[in-house]
Amino acid sequence: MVRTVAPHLIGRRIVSAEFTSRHVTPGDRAKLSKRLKDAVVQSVSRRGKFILLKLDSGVFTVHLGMTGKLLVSQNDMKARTPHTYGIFVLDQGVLLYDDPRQFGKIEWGSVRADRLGPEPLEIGLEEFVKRLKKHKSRIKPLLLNQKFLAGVGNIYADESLFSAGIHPLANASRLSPARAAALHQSIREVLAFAIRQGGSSISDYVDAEGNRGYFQIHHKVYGREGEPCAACGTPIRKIIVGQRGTHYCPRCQRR
DNA sequence: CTTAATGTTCCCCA
DNA sequence: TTGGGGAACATTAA
Repeated sequence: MVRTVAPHLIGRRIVSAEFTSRHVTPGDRAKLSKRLKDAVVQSVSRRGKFILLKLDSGVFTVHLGMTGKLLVSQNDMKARTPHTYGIFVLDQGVLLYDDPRQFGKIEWGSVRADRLGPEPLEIGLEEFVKRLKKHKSRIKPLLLNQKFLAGVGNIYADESLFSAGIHPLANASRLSPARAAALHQSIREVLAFAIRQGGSSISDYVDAEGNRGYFQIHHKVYGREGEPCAACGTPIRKIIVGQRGTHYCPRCQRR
């Protein structure tokens, strides 16, 4: 999302910004609009799942939640939907925030550093193993814990565990050095490949230009309950772990 | 009508 | 203090 939205925003001046959801923009929405008005976008970056938009006057963050989308459009109000809860009119074009479930957030200020763990594509093996040892929890919920690693979500946790051959209920602190190393590598590979594929468009995810991703075609376990495992043919199993759907191959990922 | 969905936070309990 | 379980948030699609 950052990669596709950035070129449309950098150097742009926000002519006006309007917000219409008390869930997406909690607090004083008029105040947020006022802060953004006339600001110039200097950079668009990412920390974990938070999108950071740096302005000449400060920074604000966007989290897409489950169904949030940032969409750029030339022809301003035409791209609006019943679930457009943020409209940024720019000196060139508009940026829309669309989010049916309204689980996303748009807030003034940066992300508190102590809320997020290391970036999964930056952390080294040693540090990764050290952090694994500190947690007694099961590996699947730990991967979703943003303080452990910032940015891994449900699809990528399941796909990484399959790739590493690790059962989702395995005890994080008791993974063998070889398994821990395999997981470290699998997370890197899965994320890097998924990014190259433009993400997973399961239902309606699209990037800022409206393009779908293609990683869902390559899902080995996520959303494939009952289908034969690509590696061994055993039907993929789905269980609930920490209230999240968890997909794995009972043969390739032994307990 | 019921269930589950790309996420996070909060509360209760052990 | 940590971790598990559950609920909540709001909407849509199967």
